Amino acid sequence: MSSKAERTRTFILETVAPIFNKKGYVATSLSDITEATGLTKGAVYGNFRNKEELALAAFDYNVHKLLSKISNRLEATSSATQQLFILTNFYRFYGDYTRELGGCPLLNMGINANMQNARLMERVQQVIEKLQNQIEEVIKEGKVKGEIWPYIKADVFARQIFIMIQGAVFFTTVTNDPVYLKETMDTIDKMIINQLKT
Amino acid sequence: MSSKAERTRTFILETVAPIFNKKGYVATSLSDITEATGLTKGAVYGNFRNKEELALAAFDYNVHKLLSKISNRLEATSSATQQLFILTNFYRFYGDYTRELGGCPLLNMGINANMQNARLMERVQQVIEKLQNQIEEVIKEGKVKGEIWPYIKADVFARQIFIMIQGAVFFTTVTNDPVYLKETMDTIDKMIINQLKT
DNA sequence: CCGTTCTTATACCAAATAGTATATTTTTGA
DNA sequence: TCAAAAATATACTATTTGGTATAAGAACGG
Repeated sequence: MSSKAERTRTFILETVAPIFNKKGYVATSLSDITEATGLTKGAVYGNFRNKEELALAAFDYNVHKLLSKISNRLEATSSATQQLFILTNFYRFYGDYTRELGGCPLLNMGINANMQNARLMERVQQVIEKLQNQIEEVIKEGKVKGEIWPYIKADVFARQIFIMIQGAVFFTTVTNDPVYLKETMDTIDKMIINQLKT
Repeated sequence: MSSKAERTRTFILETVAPIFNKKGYVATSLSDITEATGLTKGAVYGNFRNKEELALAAFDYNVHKLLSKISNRLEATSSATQQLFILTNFYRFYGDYTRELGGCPLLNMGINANMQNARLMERVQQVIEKLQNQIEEVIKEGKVKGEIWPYIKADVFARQIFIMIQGAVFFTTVTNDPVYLKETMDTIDKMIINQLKT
């Protein structure tokens, strides 16, 4: 069994991660944290060195939770185009997945941590690079398998997909209108069929 | 000549607008404001009721400054497709235009003000809707003029362009890599030529 | 079951927060 | 130029901030 500290640590993280994600690093106060958890500063600082470490761990927690959901699904197939369709289907219901996290961690922290916390920003950049590379790899493998046209520039196409996704996430978040995500995933699906597929 | 108060008011705005844009509403403190302007709280509160009014005015100031740059250029032509090219060309150098503003006001405030300040958020939504409608109107006029295929859905296409632009702005901002904006504007230009133009 | 160790609560700190009342300076129009 | 009006500075709230030292409490291994 996990120790008491481990359990409260994850309890704090899952409680606090959405708050940091919604309000950002600076705007989240320690009283926000103690109120939400029902714990005192003693408990919080017994498990995390300071606010920054807590924010970093909370971001990691959110990202891990989100990515585990998509990576599970991707393993269901080895077809490159099918994996891309799984990706777009995932984002069709992105609101449902990110609601408990307090929104898209990449989008929120990417903007909030900018000019606020360098370490947090570094983490965001790492995750972005990782995800982009994963999409790129899927396309490259598809080319090897003969599923995808060989003259397609994998890096350019991966960036384009990622840009459209995040743009749609932004507008759906800000306007509270799901049409952006829905339409964009339809468009990306069409791009996969018309431009990518052999 | 403008009164002293008017002059300091705009001086405060132009000094403070980039700070609010970069750090967000909550994270921008009054000492940030007094330090940057070299003025005291007395001067600030003599010209603005409170921090919220100042933040709202600062956002408006940034948006107005940015939009005036693009709207000037758009008036140079009455061709719909040319106006769309002017738009993409504008965003090719978006970094240069937004540097003095502290980044893209829509992107930054859209995320920062979310869950932080309802009035600020409302303003962001209004600007987004306005810009989107403007793009839509350009496409519709292009259809009337016979420049653009009549079966194109103006609202869908306008949203798609706007999504790609903001997605590219996001990634260029977060990664400090201009490739996203450059590539995306190239892609949009191709879309205009291949999908939109008669 | 009991003492040691680990975990959490309490009480405190100095600094910073937004905002205000009042004093002082500066503009402005006659 | 000079007095009324407007604008800015000063000094001060009360509250909140992140963080810490220490005391009280709970968990755990023997």
